[in-house]
Amino acid sequence: MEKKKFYITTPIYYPSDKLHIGHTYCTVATDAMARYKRLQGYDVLFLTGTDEHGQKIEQKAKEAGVSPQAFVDHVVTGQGGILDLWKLMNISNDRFLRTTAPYHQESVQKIFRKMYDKGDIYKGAYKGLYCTPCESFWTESQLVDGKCPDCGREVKPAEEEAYFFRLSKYADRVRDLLVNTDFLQPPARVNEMVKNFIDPGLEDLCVSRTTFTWGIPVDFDPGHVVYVWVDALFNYTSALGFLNEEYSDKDYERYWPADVHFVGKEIVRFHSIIWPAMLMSMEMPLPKHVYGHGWLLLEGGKMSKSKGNVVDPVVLVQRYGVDALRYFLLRDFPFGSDGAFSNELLIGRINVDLANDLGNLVSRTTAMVEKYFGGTLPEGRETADMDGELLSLVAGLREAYETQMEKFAFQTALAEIFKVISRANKYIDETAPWVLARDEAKLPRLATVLYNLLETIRVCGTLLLPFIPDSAQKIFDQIGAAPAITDWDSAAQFGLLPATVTVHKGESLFPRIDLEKELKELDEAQAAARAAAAAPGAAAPEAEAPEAAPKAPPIAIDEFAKVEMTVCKILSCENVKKSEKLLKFQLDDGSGVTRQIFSGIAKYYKAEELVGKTVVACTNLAPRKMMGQDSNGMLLSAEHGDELHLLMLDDAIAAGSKLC
RNA sequence: CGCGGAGUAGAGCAGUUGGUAGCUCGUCGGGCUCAUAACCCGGAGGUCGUAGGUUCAAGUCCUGCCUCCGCAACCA
Repeated sequence: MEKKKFYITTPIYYPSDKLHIGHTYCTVATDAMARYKRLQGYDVLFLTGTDEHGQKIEQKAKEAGVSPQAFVDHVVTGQGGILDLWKLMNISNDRFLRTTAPYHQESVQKIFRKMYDKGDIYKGAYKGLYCTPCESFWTESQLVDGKCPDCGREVKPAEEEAYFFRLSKYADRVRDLLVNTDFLQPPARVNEMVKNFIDPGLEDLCVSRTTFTWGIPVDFDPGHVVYVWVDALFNYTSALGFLNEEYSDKDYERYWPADVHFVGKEIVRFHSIIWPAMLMSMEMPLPKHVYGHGWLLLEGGKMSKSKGNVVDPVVLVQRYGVDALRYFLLRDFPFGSDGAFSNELLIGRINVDLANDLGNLVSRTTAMVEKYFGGTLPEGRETADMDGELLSLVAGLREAYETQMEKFAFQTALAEIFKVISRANKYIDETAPWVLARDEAKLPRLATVLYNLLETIRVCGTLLLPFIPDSAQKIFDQIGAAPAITDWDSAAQFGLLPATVTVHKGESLFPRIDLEKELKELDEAQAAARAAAAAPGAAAPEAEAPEAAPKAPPIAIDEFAKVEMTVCKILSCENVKKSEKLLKFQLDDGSGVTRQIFSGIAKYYKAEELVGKTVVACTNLAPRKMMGQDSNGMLLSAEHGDELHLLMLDDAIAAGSKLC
C-alpha cells in the first residue's frame, strides 16, 4: 500500500531583518511535527520559505544602496542568513520557496488572471492620500503631522486604479468554515476572527499596487504589481508545482490540500479568512487545519527591537547546543498560548530534564553495564514483580504520546516521555543494582534490571527523535540500538535489543550548567551579539541605521533655530478616554491663549501629579490630530530603555520664555 | 459600553462533561552511592483575583466588579 501523505508548512518569513527566536519557535515546532509524521511512516512534505516582495524591502534596499534582489539574497542566502539559521536549527524542510523565484511568479500571474477572468478580481479605485513628488499613497494614520512621512510635503486625497478581490462574496462561507468546523485551531482563535473581522463586515481586498514596483507584475496590466495576499499565500501551492513547471503537477495532486499550516497568531487573520476565500474562488480544496500558535514574551512584553530585548537563537545554540534549545522551546510553552521566555527558564529546563533526568539516566545505565558486565550483558535473566510498573508504563507510552502529538500538544507529549524517564530513575533506586552486583547469584537479576533500563531508554529515545534528533541518535549509539529497532513500530514493543547487547558509554549528552555563572555570561554574550549586529558594516544590507545607532547627521545653526521651544506651565492634564498612552495637556505658553497638546506618556506619569509643573514644548510644530482632537506641539522628554522623563524646569522661569 | 486572553502554594503552569486542589522548579528534612554534587522518599506552603447567585456539592456554571496581557486605535 502506498504511504499516506502529510503536507505541513511554516509561514514564509519576511526577510527585511534578521529572524529571531519567535520565528525559530514556529519553525522548530513545524520541524518536530514533520519529523514525527515521517517517523510514523508518512510521506511528508515540509515547506518553508521567504516572502520577498513589497514596499518595505524596496525601501530598505534603497537605503542600503543595493537592488532589492541583492538585498533579499543577502538576508536569505548570505552568511548567517535564513538558510544558515535553519541549517543550524537542524530543520528538515523538503522545499524552500522564495517568492522571487520565477516559477512562483508564473503561478501567481496565472492565478491572478484566473480570478480576474472569473470576475472575483475586478478593477476599482483605491482611495487614499497621495504625495505627488514621492508618488506614494498613504493612509491617514501613516501621515506625519498631516504630511507625507517621507518628504514632509502636502498630500491630497486621490484615487488610483487598483484591482480588488471580492472577499465579501465569500464571507458567509468563510464564517461557516470557522464556526462549524475545526479548520482553525486552537478554538479560542475562532472568536477573535469572527467577532473582530467577519461580523463587522468584510470589505473587498485591494490586491494590486502601482505605488511600488518590487513585486510580481500583473501581466495583463503593466504598472500594477500583485499585492502581498495573492503573492504570499499561494506560495503553499506553487511549491507543489501548481500552475508552474518547476515541480510536477503530480506533487500538487498528491500533497494538496495541506494537512496543517502552522502560523503565528499575528497572521491568523490572513490564513483563516483571506486564504480560504481565495481558494474558494479558485475552486481549490481548503487546507485541513490552520494552527495559530502563541508568542514568546519577554519579561511581560513582546519582543521588539526598540526595547532591545530580541533574543538571538544563534547565541543560545552556540552555548547549549541545538537540541537543548529545540527541546526547551517545545517543552516549556503550550503551543497555542503565549509563553514567557527567559534565560533562567531555559537553563533550568536543560539542567533538570536533559542533564539530570535523561542524560544522567543514560549515563548511569551504560556505566553500570560497563562496570558490572564489561559492557556486554550476559544471557541469564531473572524477572521480578517490581519490573511490572515500569514495563507497563513503557508499553503505554507510544499511544499516550501519539494522542498528544496529534493535537499538536508538544509540551504534553514530552511530559509523557519524561514521566517514564523519571520512573526509570526511580526503578534504579528500587532495584539497587549496586547491591545485586555484590552477589554472584544475583547477576541474572542484575542483567534483567539493566536490560529493562536500556529498553526504556530505547523507546524514549525513539519518541524523542522528532525533538532532539542528533541527541537521540547519540543515545542509540551508546545503548547499542540499531536503526531497525528505533522506528515507530519498535517504539510499541519491548525486548528488541539483543539479549547480549553491548553498550558504549560516551560523553555526557547534556552537561549540567552552572546557573548563576551562566546567566551572567549569557547576558554579556547576548549584549555583545546585539552590539555586533548593530555595528555599522557588520551585516551590510541589513544594517539599520536609525534604530541601532541614533547618530543624526549634522545640521546648520539656522536649521536648529527653526525649532521654537517654549517654556510652558501645565494648567491642566487629564487622561484621554480609550487611550492607554495619551495625556491631554492645557498649557500656558505665555501667549495668553491656552495651548492644547497631547503626549503619549500616560504610562509614565499620572495626570494629576503634573499640574503646575514647568515644562518645555516645541511650539511651532504643525498641528496634528490625535484621537480626534488637535495637538499643537510636542512636549520634550528624555527616553532611555523603559524609562521616560519629562523635561521639567525650575518653576521660577516664566511661561513663554524661549529656549536658545 | 471596540475585540480577545488571563488572574490557582515563593516562581512557572495543569486542572475535559461541577463531586475530597495537582505538576515542575525552589525550600526544609531523610535515604542511596551506579551516575552529569546527579538519583529516590517525605514535609511545609494555596480561603483557586473579588462580591454575589445556581446546586446536596463550584477552581470548574451564571452575574457584577478589580487587575494584568495582547489586537485595534494611538505614542511627534
